[in-house]
Order: sequence, then C-alpha cells, then structure tokens
Amino acid sequence: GYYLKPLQASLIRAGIQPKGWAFDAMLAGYVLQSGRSSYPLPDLVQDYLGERLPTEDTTGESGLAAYTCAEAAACLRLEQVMSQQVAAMSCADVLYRIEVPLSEVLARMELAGVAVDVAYLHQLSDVLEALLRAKESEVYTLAGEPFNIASPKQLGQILFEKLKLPVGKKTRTGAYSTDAEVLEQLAAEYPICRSILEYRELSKLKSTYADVLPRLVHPSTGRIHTSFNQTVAATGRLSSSEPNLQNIPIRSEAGRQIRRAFVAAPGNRLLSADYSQIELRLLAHVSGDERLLQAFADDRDIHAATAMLLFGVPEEGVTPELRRKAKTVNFAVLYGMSDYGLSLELGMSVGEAHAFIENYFRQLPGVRRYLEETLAFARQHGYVTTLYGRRRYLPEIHHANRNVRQAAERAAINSPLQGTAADIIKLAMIDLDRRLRQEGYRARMVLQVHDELVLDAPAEEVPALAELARECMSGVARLRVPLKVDVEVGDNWAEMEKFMG
DNA sequence: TCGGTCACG
DNA sequence: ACGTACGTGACCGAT
Ligand SMILES: [Mg+2]
Repeated sequence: GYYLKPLQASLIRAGIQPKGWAFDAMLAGYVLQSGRSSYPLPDLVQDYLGERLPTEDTTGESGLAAYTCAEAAACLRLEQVMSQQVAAMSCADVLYRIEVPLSEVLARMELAGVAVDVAYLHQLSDVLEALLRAKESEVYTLAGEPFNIASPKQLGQILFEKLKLPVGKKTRTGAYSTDAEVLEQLAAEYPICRSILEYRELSKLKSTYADVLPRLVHPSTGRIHTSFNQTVAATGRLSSSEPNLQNIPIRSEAGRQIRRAFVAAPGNRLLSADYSQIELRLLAHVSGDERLLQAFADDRDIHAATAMLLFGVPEEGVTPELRRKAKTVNFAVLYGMSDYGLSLELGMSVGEAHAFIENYFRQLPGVRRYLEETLAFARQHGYVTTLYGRRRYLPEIHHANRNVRQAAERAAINSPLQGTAADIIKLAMIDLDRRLRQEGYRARMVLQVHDELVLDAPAEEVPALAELARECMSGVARLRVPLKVDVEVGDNWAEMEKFMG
C-alpha cells in the first residue's frame, strides 16, 4: 500500500489485528531517499515506474473507484521495483524490520493520545497573561514608548537606533539580530534586554503551549493526539506535529510548569524510560576507541571522565566549570564542530579551542580515526550509513561553496550517530509494543522523544513495566558498550522520580 | 510565504 | 581571511 498508518488506525479502532504488513510505498521512498521533502504517490510512480498516475478525478462514485484502483495497481508495481532497489542498497532490514512494522506502532500511539490537565493550563495561561502585561509595561518604560515587542524589526529600531545599544550581530538579511544570544550579552549593562528576554520566554510558553494545547484536546477522547511523522527527518528520526509533542519545555522553571500539564489517566502513572548518552555510547561502539569504551564499561559520568582526560585532573579535580567545558567538547565532536564554532561556544580564542580539540583527539585517537574514515567514505560514495544500513545521501559533500560543503561534512559526521540512535529506539518500540500486547498489559506507549519513551500505565503495572521497558530498550542492540536506560515514574511529565530496579 | 526567533533531543 | 555545531516544528510579523 501507500501511507498505511491511517488505514492501520482504522483497523485498530475496528478491533481488527492483521498479522503483519507487506509493503508501504511511502516508507520505501523514504528509505531510498530520506532527503526528499515529501513522497506523493504520483511522484513515486513517475520516478520509479516512469509512468503517469491518472489525474485525480474523484467526481462521482465511478471516478473515485477508478482513481483508487489506479493507486492500488501502482502500489503493487511499485513494490516490485522499490523492494529490489531497497535490497540492492542493503536497506531491506531498515524497511522491513524497522519502518514497516513501526508504522502500526505509531498508529496505536497516536490513537492512544496523552492526557493533559486543561483546567490547569487555563490557569497557567491567565498567570502568564498577567506576567506578560507587567513585563510589557516594564519594557515600554525602559524604552520610553510603547511598541510591538514581538516584532524583531521594531525591537531592533528601539534598541539599536533609539537607545543606541552596541550592535552585536546582523541577521542573514542584514537586519539587527535581537536573538537571545545578543540580548544575553547586553543584559548585564542594559536592563531592558533582561526584560525582553523574560518577555520572550513567557510569550513563547503562552502562545505555543498554554493557549494551544487545550484547544487540541479531542472532544471524544479527552486527550491530545499528535501525528508522528515517519518520513520527514533526513537522519531517520521521527518528528511530531499538530501539535509537536517532542518539544515540550523542560529546561527552565517556567517551562516545567507547562510540562506539568501532561498527566497520567486516572488511576494511572506516567513512566518515562530514556537512553543515557546514547549517541556518545554509539560513538564508542563505532569508533572502537579503547578509553571511551572503558569509560562506558565502568558506567562513568562521561562528561566528568572527558574533563579528566582533557584537563589532566583527578576525579576530585573536576569542577562544574571543567565538566561543562568537557560536555561542550563532547557535543562539539558529535556535531562535527570546527575549532571556530567551539571557540564561540566556550568564549575563548580559536587557538585555544583548536588546542582543546587536538588534546581531545590525542587522548581518544580512535574517535579521530572514525571521524576521518566517515568523511572519506562520504566523499567517495556521496552518502553515509547507520549501523543498520540506513543511508543518507550528501551530494553537497563536493559543493564548490565552502560553507555549503562544510555543512555537509558536519552532517556526515552527525547523521550516522543520530540515525543509529533513531534505528535503535525504533526497534525498541516495535519490541516493546509486541510485548505489551502479548503479555496483556493495559499500559500504552504514548510518546517518543528521540531517546525517550513515555507510557501511561496502571499503577500496579509499573514495577513490571519498568523492567520490561528497560529490557526492550537496552536489549535491542548488542554493542561493545551497554545501552543504559533510566526509568522515571510520576503523576505528571515534569515531576518524576527515578525508578530503582 | 519568508525571516526571525525559540521550544526540544 | 573566513567561519554560525546536528536534527526538528510552531509562532509572530512583514510582505
Ligand atoms: Mg537521555
């Protein structure tokens, strides 16, 4: 078929459980070319069969029937051609063991939805409204006139022309940048910038979450049903939309108040199971770097261990500041960051940042070797792969423009790690979903946030479920490092306690 | 529809 | 001399 997930949702609602699914042309299109922006059936028919799907004429019953039959016939022929190509690029496992079975799991998760406390969000919205009005007056007073704070254009004129604040950076189009980084720089000297930052934080929370989520509660289920998009992210990750439930705030205290609105069903609890440092563990696995492998074998705090290596200090010499620097360097490696990028991030000279990176590679030579081999592979073949063979094409790896080319190089380094992590959690979801059904749990998987699964579970199932989730998530891949999974339980998604086991 | 901004992993 | 870390989605203002 093509885009089976809605059909799977209908069948689940009707209580019909097919044994399995053979083929989905949309998912095959994604596995063959994950960089496309979309996979309309007429495009697939044109590109893989060299044929034209008849133009959609669904006027009247006969038109609809004719077009639907043409679609069905096209899917059957697409399966022949596309499955050959998928096999030829060694992606059969990715399509048939990951994407096709995952589709039905996602359908179940979307149908299950997640409960939110609507009354609480309405209260929160009112509080945010009051705080915003106060913050707004503060800004107007400091500016000497009212204006639209939400307009970066007006804000730039007020700050950099009327008040003559020093211009930090310009945007790509040459306008004054007023982003958080610029305002943070100025905030110590100019209180209006602090006020604007606070206004922005509250405004974001209100307009994107507090005011929107209540409207998306489905009238018949009383829950929010996101869409998990399976063919959007070029790396193999899922995305979530309408609403996006993969970017619910957590980092700031005010943000966590939004997250508190996500609750368990009555009598239930929320269980969250997330992979600990999965991308760095994968880096250890694929690079084979001895010290990185050992650090994870010993279940060390990886950022602290990196700090000890980088700065040559004993464990008790790792200050929070050194750990923070080491953490930034670890991220820098995962993202293929340059010494220039690292210098900006750590507020040091390019030379110092360069020395940091050199020292990192001297201590972890396997990592340097892996990164260089990955880049060489990308240049030779024009693509990179995950541990399971998922491919991402990077044609811009040979681009004449250096910025464009270097962006492709960073993607070449990051995609195998981000993509393998995506493969692993997808496999875990398929396994966990099967176990939940086979073993008669009433718990439902409700959310996936890249390295985290959230389940809504009867309180009495929690102890067994915690073990099951751990087992499925850590056992799905046998690597040279353990895949550590942290489990937390709570009545809402913000206030969770570690589950021991 | 685009640019700027900001929420998440 | 140059240089915006990887991957997403949503909101607002301006056009
Ligand atoms: Mg984690």
